[in-house]
Amino acid sequence: MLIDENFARKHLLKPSYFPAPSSLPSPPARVSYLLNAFPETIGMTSKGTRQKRRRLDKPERMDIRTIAKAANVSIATVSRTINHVSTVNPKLAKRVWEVIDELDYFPNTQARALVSGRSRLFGLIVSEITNPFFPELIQGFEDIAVENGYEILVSSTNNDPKRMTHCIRRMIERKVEGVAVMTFGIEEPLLDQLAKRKMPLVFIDVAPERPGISLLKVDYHHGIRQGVQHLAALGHRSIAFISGPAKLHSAHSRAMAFSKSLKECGIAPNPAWIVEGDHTLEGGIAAMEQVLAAKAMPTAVMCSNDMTAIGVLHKLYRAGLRVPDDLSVIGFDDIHIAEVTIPPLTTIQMSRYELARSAFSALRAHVEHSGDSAPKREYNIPTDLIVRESTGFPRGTMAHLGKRKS
Amino acid sequence: MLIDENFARKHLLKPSYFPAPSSLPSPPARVSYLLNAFPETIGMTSKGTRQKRRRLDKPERMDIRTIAKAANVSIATVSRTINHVSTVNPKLAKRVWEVIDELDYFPNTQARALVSGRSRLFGLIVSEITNPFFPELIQGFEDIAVENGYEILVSSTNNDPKRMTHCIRRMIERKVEGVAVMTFGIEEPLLDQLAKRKMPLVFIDVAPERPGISLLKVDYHHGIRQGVQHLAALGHRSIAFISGPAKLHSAHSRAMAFSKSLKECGIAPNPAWIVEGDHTLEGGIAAMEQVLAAKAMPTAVMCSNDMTAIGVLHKLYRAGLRVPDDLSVIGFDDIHIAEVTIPPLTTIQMSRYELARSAFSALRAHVEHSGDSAPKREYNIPTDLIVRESTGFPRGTMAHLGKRKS
DNA sequence: TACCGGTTAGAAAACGTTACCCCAAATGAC
DNA sequence: GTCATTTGGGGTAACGTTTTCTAACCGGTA
Repeated sequence: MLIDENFARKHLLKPSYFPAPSSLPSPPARVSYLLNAFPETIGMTSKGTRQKRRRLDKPERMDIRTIAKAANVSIATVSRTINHVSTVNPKLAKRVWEVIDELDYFPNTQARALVSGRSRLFGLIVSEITNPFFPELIQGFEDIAVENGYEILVSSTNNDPKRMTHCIRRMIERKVEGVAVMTFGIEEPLLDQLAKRKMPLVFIDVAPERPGISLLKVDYHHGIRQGVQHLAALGHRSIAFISGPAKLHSAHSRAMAFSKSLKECGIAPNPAWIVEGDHTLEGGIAAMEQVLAAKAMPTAVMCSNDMTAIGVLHKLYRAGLRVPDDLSVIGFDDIHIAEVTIPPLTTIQMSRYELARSAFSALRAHVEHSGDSAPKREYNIPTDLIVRESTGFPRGTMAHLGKRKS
Repeated sequence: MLIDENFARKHLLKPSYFPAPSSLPSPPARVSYLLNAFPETIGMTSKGTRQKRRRLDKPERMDIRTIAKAANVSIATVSRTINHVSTVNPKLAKRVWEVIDELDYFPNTQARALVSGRSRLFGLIVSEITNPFFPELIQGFEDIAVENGYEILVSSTNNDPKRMTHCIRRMIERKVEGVAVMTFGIEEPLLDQLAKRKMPLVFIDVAPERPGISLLKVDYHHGIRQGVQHLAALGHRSIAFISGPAKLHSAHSRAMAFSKSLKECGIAPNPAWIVEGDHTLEGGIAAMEQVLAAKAMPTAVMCSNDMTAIGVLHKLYRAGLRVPDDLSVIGFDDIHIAEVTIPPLTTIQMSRYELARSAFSALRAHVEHSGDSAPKREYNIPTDLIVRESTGFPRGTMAHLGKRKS
């Protein structure tokens, strides 16, 4: 005879909630009263005697239990097989794998992560996914992650604080093990949410000095100095700079590196030639308009990124000016498309691959290495000038005339 | 005297699981023997008598229980509050929310998904993330998803079957509720994995006719005909076409639409002017080289996508030919950067927004509407010609001369 | 034969939620 | 005042895994 479920619950289960002495099967009403009287004892409950709620067996259920049954082993063995634990008998393992392949079983990542506490997931936050620089970075990061058994979760902020909040929330909710923040600028308060949870983090350019936080230090100065020297060598003395948005730290760094390099080459900066852009095509066009409106025209323009430079190229085309004959242009990033602009863009390369690799290494070091000596905090990212055809001798110089065929 | 928990479990709890009549407290060894002798009864085993493993209370644990304790309610109430179940007392809810904000609690998505069976996650598979068309699409899809309380998981295949396998696997493991396959071409066998699991799917251009599968039908013909008519109206009769990779269905559709439009305009196609590209910059350059090498030169080139067209523009620049004076060029997609190519690219627009919106609608309809009448299977995506400056009168025609200033 | 490690595999707790099943208190009807 | 009805909220099974604990088994030795 099966035990009546209600009966069991009332008479066997509930009493055990109790610190009371004997009388296991006390009457339900009484029990309830007492429970109310001592609500703080609720936590001491034992497993109930209630009949287990029946697993509803949809026919399409496809879990580790199905495999276990089919292979005639326990679920523990299946789990061990999947995770390549060495103690399982090769014969059994083979049988299990066969069943897995046969039934096209894929383990449920959520359950795995839940119990193991490891999501094997890294977050990647970028500013705008529509700037080609970032997809190239994402691709690199993902490739490396996948190679190493991790997955990535990408979010873009569009430099919008509200979206940033959403991104962070998403990362925490999905329990990523670390986040690479590639927005070229941090939002302190939001970052606190992550830091508070001791989440390993990687930043570019600037980061709070805290354990678990690494920094990718881009050597802007090296590449930008090369660029300025290249222009100076060609004879340019009037060089404009179109920066990124002022609030972005990396944009600031690039602008500083430019000023410093200018000084190193003994060129006096002209404030009218330092214009703020926003790292977009439109920003580049607008900024170039500003430069053209200035009293004196520069002979070369350096841009804080390639999208800006492409905007500049476009504006110059519209203005009927020729590159590099009338004006030289240098970009920054070396996105793929820079190779085929008209003319092909001289630019400063910052390796997406290096960036991705370093970011991943940093995160992994924090996650897997955490007991030992503190992992490396800083990674250096080099930059280098790539000379193409958007730079040339300035108009009207001897060199210029010497080069021109006509 | 407190009841010994173990005692209660052994003597009260265990028996009730057993259909066996008497002999409740049998010695463990004996039980094990029996289990081994009759492996098929394993499923019927009872709860263990073992002492509960103590929840290790790391100080930083931060779950629904912490909130419940702090707000002095049960975890059930916290859960209900978070999910905005209407039956919870507003006063309690307020208290709970305050605690949640206070402690910066974020629910664990994995646990939620595991128990509720709903991940609120849609997959998005694209071919190459480095083709600007796709980031724009991703952005649109993500925006719409987030607005509607979903998240997205993006994977790119690079048209590599191995990566495709990985993508599919990832989608299944992460338990997405539907997948938008925006690769412009499907890999039947892999798709089977998804279809077998009754996963809602959306494809572009072509899809198996099955319940749960929707189709985004792009009206290639409309836009491409506009393009051909535009060229024909300008006086072009020699029009080349650079297609995408032959194996891509969408590329084939575009090529077909081109041939058909040509015929409609009464223009005879020249096989030497139909060249296969691969939807990349490099492919565009190579294909244009082929066209230039042909005996007869066309006066216009139509491309299967904008990246190809940008490659063509570059090749023509290299060859010293001017656009549109020597040759007109038309692209397809209308990616953002097409506005600022030199010259700005005449192209055929296919709305990323429309694509993203339809894909999302389709998936959601399948997921949320599943009992009712079958959701819409097909969605139409319009295309439209955007005339910019890469098209003009063919060289040497009256019209051409009439237009030229010199 | 009995005892003792060393492997191997099974049983079940645990992960952090949701959803279901209850009970108790409040409410309404007579 | 009693009884039926509603309702808010507490307890806990279940989700699909991993991991720990324990027992069975197998040789080898005394």
